[in-house]
Amino acid sequence: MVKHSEKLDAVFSALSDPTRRAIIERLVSRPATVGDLAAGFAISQPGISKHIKVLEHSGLLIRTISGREHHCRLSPKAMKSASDWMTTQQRFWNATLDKLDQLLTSTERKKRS
Amino acid sequence: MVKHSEKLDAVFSALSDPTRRAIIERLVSRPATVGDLAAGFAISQPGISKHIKVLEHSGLLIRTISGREHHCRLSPKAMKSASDWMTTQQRFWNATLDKLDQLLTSTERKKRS
DNA sequence: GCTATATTTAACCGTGTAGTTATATAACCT
DNA sequence: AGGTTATATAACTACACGGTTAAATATAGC
Repeated sequence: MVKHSEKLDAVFSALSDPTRRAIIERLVSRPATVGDLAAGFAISQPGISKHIKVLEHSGLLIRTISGREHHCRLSPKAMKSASDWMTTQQRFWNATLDKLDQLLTSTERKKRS
Repeated sequence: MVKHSEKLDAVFSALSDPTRRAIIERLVSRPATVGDLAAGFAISQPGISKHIKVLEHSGLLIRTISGREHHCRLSPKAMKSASDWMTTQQRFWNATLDKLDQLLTSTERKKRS
């Protein structure tokens, strides 16, 4: 069983490279083969191949092989797990901020009265 | 001027380590000093110090020095930039999914009729 | 000024990563 | 079978990372 935290490691780590984010941005509009993607970047084909493998391991990308072509498309689940973690943190963080804000506001009221 | 993409690199990269995510989760509820944080983890204090520096460089964490104590708290902006990028991708991605869904549904309708 | 405390910096180790070029594998076409 | 196309794998380099221990820096308190 793969732990949740390890999945998050892989997703955030995959997203930390600009080339991989660019690959995602390209795949968002339409699927593409490895070759299509390699043609769009200044990096060598084996380089792109490695990036795709990283994205695939993170769960962000799904590869479908038909003949000699490897078709790549995005998977929503992995991105959602990362985005959910962030949303949770932000929610708590905002709550803390709200409390701080209330504190400041009430202090301000006291000052004014 | 620091490019937007480089900031995203730093934020996602900072979030890709489980210890750093745990530090964030602790700071979400209340600020803490470097020592407070170090006491909560099995790694050495200099190790924590390095993690904090990474978080600070990413913009996720703000350090306030008073005397010999370094107080750490979270900053919302950096997290928001990363979360915004994800949301954008997900929105486009969902739009694509919807189109695909419509396509499948209409194909299904044709089949059934 | 001396000692204790909070934290950083330095030096090091092992491992991972992003890139390269060259080679291998597998599928398609004639 | 032979040649081309799509992709992966191997071997290598340079560098970054996460951890350690030891030493340096700076503040606090007697």
